[in-house]
Formats: sequence, C-alpha cells, structure tokens
Amino acid sequence: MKLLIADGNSILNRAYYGVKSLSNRKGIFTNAIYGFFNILLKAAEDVSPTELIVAFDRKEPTFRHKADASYKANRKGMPEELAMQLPYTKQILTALGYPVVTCAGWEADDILGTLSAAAAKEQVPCVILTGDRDNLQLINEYVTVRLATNKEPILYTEEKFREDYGFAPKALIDLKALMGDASDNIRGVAGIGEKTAKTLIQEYGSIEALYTALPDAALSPAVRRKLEAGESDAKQSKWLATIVTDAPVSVNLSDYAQKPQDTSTLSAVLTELELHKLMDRLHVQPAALPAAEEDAPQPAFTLPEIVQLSAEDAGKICQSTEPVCFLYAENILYLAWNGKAARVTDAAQIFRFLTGDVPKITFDAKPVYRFCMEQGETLRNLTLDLAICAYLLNPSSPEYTIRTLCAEAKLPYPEEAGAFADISVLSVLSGILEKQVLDEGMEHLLREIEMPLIEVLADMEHTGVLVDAEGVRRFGDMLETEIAALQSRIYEYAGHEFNILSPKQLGVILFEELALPAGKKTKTGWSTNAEVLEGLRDKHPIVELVLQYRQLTKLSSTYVEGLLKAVAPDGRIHTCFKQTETRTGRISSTEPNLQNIPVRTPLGREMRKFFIAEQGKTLLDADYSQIELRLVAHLCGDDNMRRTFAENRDIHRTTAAQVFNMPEDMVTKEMRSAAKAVNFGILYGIGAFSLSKDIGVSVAKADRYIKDYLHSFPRVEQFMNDTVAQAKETGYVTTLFGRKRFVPELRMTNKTVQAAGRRIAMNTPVQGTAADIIKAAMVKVWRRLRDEVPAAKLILQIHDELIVEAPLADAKKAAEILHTEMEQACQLSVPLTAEVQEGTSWYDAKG
DNA sequence: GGCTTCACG
DNA sequence: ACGTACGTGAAGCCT
Repeated sequence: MKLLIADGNSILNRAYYGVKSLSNRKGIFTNAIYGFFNILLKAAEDVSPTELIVAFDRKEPTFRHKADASYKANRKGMPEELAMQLPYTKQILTALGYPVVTCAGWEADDILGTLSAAAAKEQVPCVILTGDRDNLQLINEYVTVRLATNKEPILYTEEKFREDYGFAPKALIDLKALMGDASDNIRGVAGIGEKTAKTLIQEYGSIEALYTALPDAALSPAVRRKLEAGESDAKQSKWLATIVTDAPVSVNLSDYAQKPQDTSTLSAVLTELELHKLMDRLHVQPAALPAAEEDAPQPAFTLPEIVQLSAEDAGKICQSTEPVCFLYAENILYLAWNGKAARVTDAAQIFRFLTGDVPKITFDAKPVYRFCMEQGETLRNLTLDLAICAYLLNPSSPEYTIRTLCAEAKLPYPEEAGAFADISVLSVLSGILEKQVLDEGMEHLLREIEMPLIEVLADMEHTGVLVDAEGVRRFGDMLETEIAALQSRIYEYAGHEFNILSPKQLGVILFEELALPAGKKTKTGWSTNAEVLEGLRDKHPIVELVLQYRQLTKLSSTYVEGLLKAVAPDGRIHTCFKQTETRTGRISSTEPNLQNIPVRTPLGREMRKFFIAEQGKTLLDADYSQIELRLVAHLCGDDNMRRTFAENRDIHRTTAAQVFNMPEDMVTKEMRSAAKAVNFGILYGIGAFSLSKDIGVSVAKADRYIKDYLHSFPRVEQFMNDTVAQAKETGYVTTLFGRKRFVPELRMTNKTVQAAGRRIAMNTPVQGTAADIIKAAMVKVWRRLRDEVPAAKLILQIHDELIVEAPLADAKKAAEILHTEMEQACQLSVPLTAEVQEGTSWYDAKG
C-alpha cells in the first residue's frame, strides 16, 4: 500500500497563480483547474500510489476549533476567478473516482496531518502533495512531501529537509512559532525574524529546549530580552502552527479506495470547460453538444469522401467559381470540394490548381506563395487564409493549428481521417471563422490589409536583402581580436580565469572576490545587467571592461555569426516575417531577426554598412516620423498636440515647454530629453518609478513631470481613462482599423497584473493602429512598385520603417511612391509624415 | 527548457 | 512588502 494525499486548496492556489489566465467562452476561468490536474496527474504518474486522496478546506463560520476568534481572519479570501474553479475541480475529482475529503470546521492541512499520521502508524508509505511549505512539518520516516512549485516539484524526505533547513522537520513548527507568519495570523516573538529564528532552532532544536536553556544561553542582550518578553506568544504560536493529527475523519485507510470513473460526467464537465488537452490526457472523448444548448447551431457537416482525383473532377475544380479548400506542404496538395477530398502529387496538376483562377481557401498561405515564387509561378486568387482569421479573432493565442481551431469551434476533429483530417474540416471551419471576423467588424482589416499583405511578405522574404558577407567576416575578426584582449585584461583584474558571460560566475567575481557594493538586485543571484554595471563603473576598472566585453560578444555571436549563418547561396538573407505572432498586430522577423539590427551605438551601427544594394541599385529607407505620438494626438483630439504636428514642430520641445511652463526657445537639451522620456512613457502607460530611472531624477520629481504633463494635455489623460474603462467593460481594446485584443488582465484581482492590464489597454490601440497603418502602406507601396517600377523591391519592414531596393534609374520614382503611399495610407486629424533617404548601404541610407 | 541579458521599434 | 513602461527574438548559461 502507498498513499498519495493532496492538499487540494494549496495545489489549486499554486496552479491559479502559476498558469496564465485561461477561460472558456462563457467566461468561466479554467487556468487553476488545468494546472491542478497537471500537477496531480504528474504526481500520480511519478508516485504510483495505491490510494489517491484529495483534501479540501471546509471552514464553517459557526465553529472554530482554534481558540482565537480572529484566527486567520486576515487571510485574504480567494479571488472570485479562483473560487469559481473550486467546485469544478471537486466534481472532476469525484468523477475520476478519487476520494475528496473535507471536514466541517477543519482545513485541508489538518486532514493531511491526520491521514499521514494514520499511515505512519500502520507503516504505510505516504506522499503528501502540496504547495505549502508548512506541511513539511509532517515529514517522518514514512511520510515524504512532494512540494509543487512553479517549476519542477521538490521531493522532501527527512534527509533532504535536514540538508535544506539544518534541523528536524518537526522543528519547523518551532521556527514558525518564533518568526511568526502574517498570512496565518501567527504572531511569533516580536522582533525575531527569519534569520535569528533559524539560527536559534538550529542551535536548540525546539522552543522548549530554547527556553529551558535560556538562563545560561550565549545570546545577545537584545535577543534575550525579546525572547523573555515573547515567551507566552511563542508557546501560543507554536500551538497555532501545529498541524492537527486527530481531525475527525476516518483513519481506516481502506475507506479511501478509488471508485470507478464516471466517464459521462467527466466528459460533460471537461467539454463544458473546454479543457481539451486535459481530455486528451485522460483519454476522455468530448461530449456531444446538448441539442438546444448552443446559441449558434453548428453547421451540420459530414466528412468528405476521399477519392482519387479524376480528370473530370480536376477540370471541374479548375473552373469552380466557389472557393476550393486546399492545403499544400512537402510536394503534396490536398483538396476538398463538394463533399470530396483528394490528394494530388503530380507537380503539373498542383501548379495548374495553384496558379489558376479558381478562388481558394487555405490555412497559412505564405509558404505556398513562397513555393510558387521559387518556381517562377504565382499563387492566384486566394480569398481566405484561416490562420489570419484565427489571428484576427484572438491575436493572443500561442499558436494556431487546425486542430485547436476545431476545438474552439466545438467541431469534432476527425483523427480517424489521418493525413486528411485537416483538409476534411477546412471548409466548415472557414464558414465559421469568416463569419466571426465579419461579425466582429474586421472585414476591411481582413480583406484589404491582412490578406493582401501575405503575398507582400512572401515577396519580401523571397527577394531578401543583400549582405556583404566578406565585410561581416572582417568585422567579426576585428571583434574577436578586441574580445581576446578584453578577456585577458579582465582575467588579470580578476586574478584568474572564469566565464565572463556567466552572470553567476561574474557575480562571484564582482560582489564576492572584488567586494564591489553588494549586488543591488537579486532573484536567482546577483543581477549583473548593464544598468547595475553602469552604476559600478567608477568602482573598479574591470566593470568597464566587462561592459565592453558584453557588447562585443553580443555583436559577434548574435549579429556576425547569426547573420553569416543566414546568408543564402544567392548572397542574400531571406528572413521570415511572421504575421500571426504579436498581440498588437505588428509583424515580427525571425531566422534571423532583421528588426533588431544595432543602431544606437556607433560600433553596433557599423553592422548596417553590410546591408547593401546590388551593383547598380540603391537602398531607399523610409520611416514615419513620430507615428505613435501623432496617433495619440489624433485619438484623443488634443488641440495643442495636433497643432504641433500640423505645423511640423518638434513635439518633444513643445512638450517640454508645456510641462515646464516656459517659452519654447528657453527649453534646454536636458528639458527636451526629459520631455521625450515622458512622451515615451505616455505611450507605454507611465509610472513615476520607471520614468525616474529612465531620466535619472527622483521618483517624486518624475511624478511631478507626469502630473504636469497630464495637466497640460488633459485630453490625453481623458483618452487613456476612457480606453481603460471601455476595456474593463467589454474585455478588449481595438485599434482605429478594428483590430482587437482581449485584456483579461483587467479582470484579475492581482494588483500588479491589473496594472499591467491597464498599460496594455492604453498602449495597444496606439501601437496596433501604427501597425495597421504601415501594413496598409506596405500593400499600397508593393502594388504600385509592382505595376510601375517592377525592378524596385520592398525588402524590409522595421515597424515604422520600410526599405526598398531599387535600380539607380528608378530610385526617384520609387522614393516618390514610398513617400506618397506612406503619408497617404490613412487620413487622420494630424498629418502623417514619412522621410525617405537613400544610400548604397542601410548605414548610409539612415544617416 | 527557464532564466538572464541585450538588440530593435 | 513587492514590483515597477509597451511590443518583439536570439544567444548563452545552467538545471
């Protein structure tokens, strides 16, 4: 026999805070349930118990078994989002057949204590699963604790506990009795903290032994005084901290045998909660939908019949005016039309379909565009990409797959169809998703921006950017020489070799061996980031060298080596632009990331000299000026701000004049730069703390700046407040073009999370609208270049910047197109301005 | 695979 | 008492 006893409340709590917010479409939160069963099932797998018991608190208001009426009074009640998950958790446990044990007036802890004591008495091994270190006091020869953390669980045996704490598990009670525990309303001895308490318990082993030895003990007068004054507190605290081992529950272990699983309840509950992964893990099939339950009746659908593509069918498909669904990967084309599905492997047939007129629907079209381009062909008449639809409907999903889209749409996913599973559901899925996108008011965004953009991005990737690989190599060699020199100088200062890039090892050198002012920030050690190091610059010459070493190795490994690895045989880098990645609507760039090529430091900026135009061509670099601040001005309608932009004046200078209340010509460099930081802060959802760090003034002063800013631009404050209020009410924010982002953070009770939610709500409409606008501009620029200057190619986008490679002879025309289409991409109540510059390298084009 | 650091808009 | 600005991606260390 072997017991696994779980502390239900503690595990649920741990899961709630450890798993990001999840909910089903009815708004029932499910993250804690999901995390709970992940933890529990993993434990069951590892431990293989014969009995698995889960205990929960059951506090009765009328009955208190512990003296103090205010007992645990200050322990905060569960947040609503967590409380609503508790009954479901119990229901699922019961359906699984695991005994759920509660006892009126007692807590889960007490049940764990009672059952584990009973097990030990019968010499039955017992594992306690909990997230609460208090339970470590229950460890003994037979009882171990599996402590759930946000990472891997920690297995505590008696030995492991002694190693970590330096005393016996039972003495944990004594420790707590001395140091107290605010969350459990245990006072402890006034003035004794964790450090002192730990030393005392390690020395004396228990409260009783400590007080017995007190008269002769070698203690500082202060500690002795505190202990003497707190003796009765200590004794009472010890009693409170002790977990009960005789709660009135059955100690007949055979009463806790697992019951048979109630599969239909399990299936119904998990389906309702939309916990599909958990269903998979438990091998439970989703329940059929209750007949009249859903508001939107699911379109009836039957799996297509899988057929060989006949010549007749092929002809029909190619002439269809109705969209045909397809999926293409690895030289295989899957088609679905008219209740039939087929696989096509013949290259000629594949191209006939892809390049033909027939309207097409697929999932993730960009690789198909790329494939066609590589063959010198063109994918034609794509009407819908379901990956894009899914992204518009919820840009926060971690990934988009046909399987998960089915689950979300409550469609059964036809595993049995094997390789045909995805194509089988594409048609019905497309009906559902397209309708949702239209219902959400995102038709324009879908059809005029995102859909056309797919081909634009594919073309940019296909064209790529020319890199002077030889130049990069030489630059890399130079870096390596410098790095080697820095390295040996650093070793000299340190007195020995070590891994400079290891924060842990560096921390030891700086803060222990060289005894620099103790690491200011910690988490898993000392922070050694640039900010901390900047502060230590004057303290020791090694610091400056380490900063340089970091900068150079970053350039060498991420940029020199990273870029060289990515240069294709044609001498160009073909990055991958991701269109369904960011939560704001921006695109991202990977393998390699060409949206973070250095620019801010002179040395880093050198890298841009190696991004060049072909012989006889040139690079055009066009960037929007202050697009996000202009959008703030437009969105909130502040006249002062709008006038600044209408007159094309310097926004940071006018902001400074407003905030510091003086004429513009008296604004100093420092004032302008502070105002600039405030302006950025406004975009991100400002906080005085961060602003003060950013511009190096006191928090109070930063707070003053913010207040003065908001006073000068009251419409900005109004707009931010309105945006947050609306987000709270509807659950989401939108951009000017109707792009949506849900902000579940606003509905959480955790203050920090909520504050983050407010910042997200304030920032996303601005960042997202800017993303919408440049996407619209990209489509327009691309089309006009294609039609009017086909030798000029759009090659890069860096959020507010576009780069075109154009033949010298076409440069003027291409520049004009860039300039016009970017500025005219969207009509606002402030002008949008774009500056175009030209050069043979990216470096030169951004002088 | 998580954490830290650092590159960009 | 804690944490502390929005959005990304890559590299290296370390468990």
